[in-house]
Amino acid sequence: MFKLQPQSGVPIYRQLVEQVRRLVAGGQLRPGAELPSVRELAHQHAVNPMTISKAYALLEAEGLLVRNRGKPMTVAGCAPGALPREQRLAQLAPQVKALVLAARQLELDPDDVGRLIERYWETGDGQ
Amino acid sequence: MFKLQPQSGVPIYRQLVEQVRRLVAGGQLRPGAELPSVRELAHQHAVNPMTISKAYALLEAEGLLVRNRGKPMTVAGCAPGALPREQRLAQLAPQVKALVLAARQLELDPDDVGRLIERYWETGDGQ
Amino acid sequence: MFKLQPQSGVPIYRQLVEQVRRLVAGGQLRPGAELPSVRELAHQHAVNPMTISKAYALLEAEGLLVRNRGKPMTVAGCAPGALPREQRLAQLAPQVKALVLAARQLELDPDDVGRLIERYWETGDGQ
Amino acid sequence: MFKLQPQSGVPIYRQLVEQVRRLVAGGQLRPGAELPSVRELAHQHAVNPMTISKAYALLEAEGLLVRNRGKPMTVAGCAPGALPREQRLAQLAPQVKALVLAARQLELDPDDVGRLIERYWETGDGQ
DNA sequence: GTGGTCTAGACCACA
DNA sequence: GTGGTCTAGACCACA
Repeated sequence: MFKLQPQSGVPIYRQLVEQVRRLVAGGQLRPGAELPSVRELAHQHAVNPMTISKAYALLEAEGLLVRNRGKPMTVAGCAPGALPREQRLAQLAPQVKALVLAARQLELDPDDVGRLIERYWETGDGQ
Repeated sequence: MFKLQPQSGVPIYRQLVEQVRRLVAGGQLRPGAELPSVRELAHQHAVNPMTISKAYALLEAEGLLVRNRGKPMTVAGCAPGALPREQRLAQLAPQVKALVLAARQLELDPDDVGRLIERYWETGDGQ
Repeated sequence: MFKLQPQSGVPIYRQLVEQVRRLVAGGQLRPGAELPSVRELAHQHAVNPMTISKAYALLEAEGLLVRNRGKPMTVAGCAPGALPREQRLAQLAPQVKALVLAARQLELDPDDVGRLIERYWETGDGQ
Repeated sequence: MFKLQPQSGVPIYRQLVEQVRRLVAGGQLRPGAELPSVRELAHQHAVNPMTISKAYALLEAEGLLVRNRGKPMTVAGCAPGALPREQRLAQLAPQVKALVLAARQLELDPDDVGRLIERYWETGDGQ
C-alpha cells in the first residue's frame, strides 16, 4: 500500500504522510477505512515504529485520521472523500514542477519524459 | 540558474548538488564553465553561505568541480561532457517513479500527468 | 519559566504545550519572543530532548511558534497577543471544574479552597 | 458518582482511583459501602471493563476496597473513615498548586480564580 | 492485540 | 550554537 524510500532525502514520516493524504484524496482510502498498525508498517518497511507513529500523529492532528483506543486507526468519518480531479491535479503540481525543472536541466524534452512515465506506469511497481 | 525549495523536505545542499550534476550532464554547464560564487548564491537564495559551500565541497570531492584560488569554481576539465540521452534519462528515473507513484495514489492517469507536464514546461518557470 | 511534573499523570510534552499557550495568552510571551532551546529545557528539567522537541513541534503545527533554522524558536509574529480576560478565564475552566469536583468529593467548601489558593499564590513557587 | 474525562491526559483508571480515595476521605463512601459493579461503571462511562477493573484492583491492593465473592465490592471495614480536614486539604494541594501555576501564567489574579470556583461550585455539575 | 510516552544516543542540516 | 530525524528498546494505557 505504501512505498517508502529511505534514500530519497525526504524524511520517511513525511513520505508516509503525503501518501496517506493522496490515497484519501484519490478515494483508495475511504472514510472509516482501517490503516495498517504501526507495528505492522514498521516491520514491513524495516523502519522504527516511532517513525510511523509520528506520521500517524500528524495525520490525526490534521483531522484526516482518528485514533481508536486499542484498535487500529481509521480514516476520519468527516474526512473529505475522494476529491474532484482538479484538486488532485493541484496536489501533484509541486512534484511535476520539480520534474520539469530536472528534465530541462538534463536537456530532455516533454516527449522523453512522457515515454518514461508510460514505461513506469505499466510496470506499476513504481518505486 | 538554480531553483531551491527550502520547504520540499529535501536538504538544500542536496538540491544544489543534484542540479549541478544535471546541468553538467545536460551540457548547459561545460567543462571550464564558471559557477556563481558561494556568497552570490547564498545571497540570491537567502541561505547561509555554509550550505552552498557544503554542496560545492561535495561536488569537488566528486571530481565534478574544481576550486581555483581566488577565482570562481569551474566545472572540471576532465568532467564528462554532456552525457548520451540514455544516461540522462536514467538520471531522471527516480523522480519519474516517485511521480508515477503519486499520480496513481491520486487516481490520475498518464494523460493527466502529461498535460500537467506540458503546462509547466511552457511557462518554464520550473518550480 | 516552566514547571514540569513528571508524576502528575499528564504527559510532560503536554504540560509544556499548555504552559506555552498560557504564557502567550497571558502576554508573558509576546510575538517574537525567543523560547529556551530544546537542549536547555531538557537539561533544566532532566528530561529527554525529544520530549521537549515534540511539544515545540506541536506548537509550531498549531501556529503559535515558528522555527528559525539554526536559531531559537520564537513566538509567531501572527500569534494572538495577550487575550482578553474573558478568554483567559475560559482557558482555566477545565482545571477549575476538576478542582471543584475534587473538593466536593473531599467534603471541603469553597472557603477552604480559597484559602489554599491564597496560600500557594503567595509563595509563588506553585509546583 | 464518578466523573471521568478521557480527554484530560490523565489515565482513566487513575482518575477513578483518585475519586474513590477522595470519596472515602470525605466520608461520602463509608466503610462497608457498596461500589458500582465493574460492568455498570464501564457501561455508564463507555469504557472497557478492564480499565475499571484495574482501578478497583489497585484500590484493593491499597486496602481501601475489599472484594466480596459474587457481591459488589465494598469499602474496607478497616478503611480509615472520613479524614480530618487538614489531611483532606493536603490531598487537594497538588491540584491547587497546578491551578495557581496556570492562573499566574494566564496573568489572572486570585479573585478571578475565586469567582470561577464559586461559579462552578453552584452549578455543581463538577466537570 | 492496539497506539502512546519516554529514554539514551547517533547523526544530519543549517546559522 | 540551533532544531530534526531516526533507532532500539522499555514500559504504559486501553480493547
